[in-house]
Amino acid sequence: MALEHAILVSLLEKPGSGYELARRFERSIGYFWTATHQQIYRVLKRMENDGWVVVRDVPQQGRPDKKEYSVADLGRAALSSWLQDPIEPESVRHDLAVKIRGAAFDDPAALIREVERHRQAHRDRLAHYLAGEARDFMAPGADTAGPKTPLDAERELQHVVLRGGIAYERMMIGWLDDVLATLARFGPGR
Amino acid sequence: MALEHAILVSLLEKPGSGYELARRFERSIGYFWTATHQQIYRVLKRMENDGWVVVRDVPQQGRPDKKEYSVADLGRAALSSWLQDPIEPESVRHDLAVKIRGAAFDDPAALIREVERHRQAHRDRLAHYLAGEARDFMAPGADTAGPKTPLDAERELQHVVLRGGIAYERMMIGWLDDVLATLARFGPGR
DNA sequence: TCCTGCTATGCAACTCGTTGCATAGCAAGC
DNA sequence: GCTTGCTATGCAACGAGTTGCATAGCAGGA
Repeated sequence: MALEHAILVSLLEKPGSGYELARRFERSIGYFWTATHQQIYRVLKRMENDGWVVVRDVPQQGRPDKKEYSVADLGRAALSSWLQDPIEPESVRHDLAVKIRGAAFDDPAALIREVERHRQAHRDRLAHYLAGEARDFMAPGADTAGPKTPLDAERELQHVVLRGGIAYERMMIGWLDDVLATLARFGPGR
Repeated sequence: MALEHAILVSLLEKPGSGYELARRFERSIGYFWTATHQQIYRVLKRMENDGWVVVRDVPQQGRPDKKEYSVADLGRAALSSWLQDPIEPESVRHDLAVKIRGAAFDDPAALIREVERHRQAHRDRLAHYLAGEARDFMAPGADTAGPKTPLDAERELQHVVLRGGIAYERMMIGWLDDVLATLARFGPGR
């Protein structure tokens, strides 16, 4: 299980409330890890009980108060120990691949529409990633010269993870093109 | 949920027992969908109750008897209806990406070993996929001329899914090289 | 004979993740 | 004053997935 560790990383990058974490999981962190707010609240409570994080009540004006979480020493130690642990290369779950093989036993017309829809979704996500990259990592003069600081490391690591997302989307778009070409090849002949 | 649908597809391609399905989920189907034998047995039982599949007791010599499942009309209809339903593009879960961003707050040496281990695992899987492709889809004279049959469609769809796996592994290897280069760039300077 | 190992099926307990719902403060517009 | 919408937190129930364990037939080797 890594949700708690994803939360620790996110809180180390910047403390925040459960709500804010949920927003982050819709964007940057969510590019490679999803979680709903229910899950986050539940896990945060457990982490608080375990002493991994500490809470601070933050009154706000114009909106409801929030609880701001930050990482405690125990949490940092837990993250550190998890980082040492080897993990298994992820197991994949591709509904779409199941559908593609299933299309051999059904009318492929619906599948073609579905694949085109997915390709568009991946195009959109790619555009979104590229925009984020231009915004956050192509800033002028940022990483030119000077000594490397811990903040540089944080940025560089965030960037390489984003590049992974970009590579993934590009690969998917190419493959979905391949799928469509394959479907077109034998589709009309039936 | 798609496990039951993955099972339906697999049983349509070839009827088999729960045990055999579990083996298949370790190979071909398992390239894009994982399941343990517990899960498979449980779901098979439910599918039998729902009339999606039918069982046939098959006595065997030299080994325990087995129950061979095959798809019933209701199951085929259920699969067909699921194939019509649009699904959401998958949500990703990459432990490794969490670790990479977490490495900003810890010693990156362990991460480097981890990334190298994963790269090797992806290399192995790629070699395995390529061997499977050569064995199953590069057979001489198979797909040269003649009219397209439903069996051709089945094969072509299996092949395009495998090509997806190959593209995925190649992308991952390239990205992990990028990660290692990035770690090397700022790692020594600390 | 006993142990190991493979085929084959299954139960029970647990954790993880999703879905639906509920509450509440406050702002903006009709 | 009412509705809509965003921030913010949470409960309860369910379904999916994992882990540990148990059973049983049979083969082969020490």
